[in-house]
Amino acid sequence: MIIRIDVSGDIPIYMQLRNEIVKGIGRGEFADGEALPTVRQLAADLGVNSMTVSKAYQCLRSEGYIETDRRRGAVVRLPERDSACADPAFCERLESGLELLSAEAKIKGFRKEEFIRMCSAAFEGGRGLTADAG
Amino acid sequence: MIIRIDVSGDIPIYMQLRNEIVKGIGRGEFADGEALPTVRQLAADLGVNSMTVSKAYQCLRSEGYIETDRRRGAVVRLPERDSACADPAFCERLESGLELLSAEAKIKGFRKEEFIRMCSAAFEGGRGLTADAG
Amino acid sequence: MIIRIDVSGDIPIYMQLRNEIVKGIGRGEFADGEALPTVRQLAADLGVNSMTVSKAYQCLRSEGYIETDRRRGAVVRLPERDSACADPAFCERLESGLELLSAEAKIKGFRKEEFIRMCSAAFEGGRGLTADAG
Amino acid sequence: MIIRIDVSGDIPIYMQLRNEIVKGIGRGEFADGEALPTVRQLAADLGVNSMTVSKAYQCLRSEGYIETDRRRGAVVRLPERDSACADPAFCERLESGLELLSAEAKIKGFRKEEFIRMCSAAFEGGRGLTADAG
DNA sequence: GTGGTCTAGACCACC
DNA sequence: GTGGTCTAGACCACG
Repeated sequence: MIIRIDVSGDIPIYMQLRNEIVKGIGRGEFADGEALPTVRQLAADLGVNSMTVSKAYQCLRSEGYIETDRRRGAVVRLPERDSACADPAFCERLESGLELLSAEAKIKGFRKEEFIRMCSAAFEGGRGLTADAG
Repeated sequence: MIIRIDVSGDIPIYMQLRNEIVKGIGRGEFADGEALPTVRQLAADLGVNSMTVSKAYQCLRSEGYIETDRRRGAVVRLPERDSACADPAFCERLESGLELLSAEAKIKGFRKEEFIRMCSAAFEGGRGLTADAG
Repeated sequence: MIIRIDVSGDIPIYMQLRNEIVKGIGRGEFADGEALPTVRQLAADLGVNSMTVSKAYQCLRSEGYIETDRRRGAVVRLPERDSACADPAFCERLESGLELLSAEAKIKGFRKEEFIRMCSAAFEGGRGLTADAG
Repeated sequence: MIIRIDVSGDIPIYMQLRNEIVKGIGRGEFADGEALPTVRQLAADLGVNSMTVSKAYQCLRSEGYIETDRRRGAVVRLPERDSACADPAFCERLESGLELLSAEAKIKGFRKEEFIRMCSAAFEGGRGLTADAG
């Protein structure tokens, strides 16, 4: 998985990292139980401080995307995939995010079909979630 | 238009304000040329510092959502609605945003139809963009 | 509120800090909405790095004990006090903690009355939770 | 005795092990003088490194919960059960632990009776300490 | 080897 | 003024 970071942007590096890893998981590039690069490794690869990577991992852990197995480092942990809106807080966040993006798109001149096509493409990107690497 | 601000929370107040106004425009609550509340009016209503509101307006202006009319203050300025991806930088940002949201949704267990339904609902919210009130 | 830190102990400083503040809230030394000392202030008082204090505050925030109002810094935020075991994860943690402490006490020779007296004293310490300082 | 270990999570494995064994002793599942499983036996059962189990046993020994019998390995050694607060360091630790748990419970909305009921249940768990199996 | 903690000091965004 | 971010580098506990 290739991660590109924009050091000069306004989004904190650790958050960009968190976002990219979430996208990677969503794209199916990590199976359930698969290990992420070590903190030091990733920090060296990206040329950032290891505390920055560590913070991204802690963030992912607190959100339930990964666990840090004391033996193996950070591993992806996909939740049980039950009904969609089990987490109302997430649903609200999702709705709000989609409303903002769609408003911007609408104002820029997007038609509904174009917007939905992009949504569809985003959701279908990657090879789907894969289970069982643990 | 009612705006709710969360003073705790990660998103800066001025950005929340900017976001809510963009959503409002997207929902069609402002016609092209319609005036926004004055900075100090809005600041008083929300109980925030007027510099914060000012910054939000500055941000909207630099993004082309509003213009500053000497007499009437800040007015909404909808762009000509040309082809969708005229602005490649915006397209990239939109794609990235959708990819992140869809990844989170996928991991949470959303199926494609559910996600697309939410996208569709978000886009259709409000009464559509209205032109020419100036 | 006086906080004493054991720099040489095995509990991380930020966690000791978090614990002491939770105890302080439990003792009723902070009303709902009351501001905590600033990060820098507390760091200076305790002679520790401000990132350490910051980490303690972030921990408290992620657990819902405080919020960080962008204007006023960190403020105590007491949750609605509804039914006791609303949070099953917490209940489990509490049970486990009590089982461990009671086992140690039993082995040390405590009788039930002695143990319960200490539990009672611990719960009643301070002047109770106080609301409304917002 | 069944021991469950959480390899992710903040508490080191050897400490979880130590805690579970202390709980087991408190519940009366080990008579005075009864032998614990061998280090490598327990390590194999739990799927952890035997050094980890060894460290847990070392910890228990230094705290006086077990002794190392040359023939039989680690055996439980209950102290004479004298007056409660013979060990002031332990009393302080116990008080501090109870204060923390009770503060968390109070903030979560527990009433005193509920909390005391849980304390009582924790203390009474198991079949009491049994002496003299050695 | 791993992640976690801590420091000292810097810079920045926000309000 | 506030908290948040980041760095470089150190040390430690865990397994």
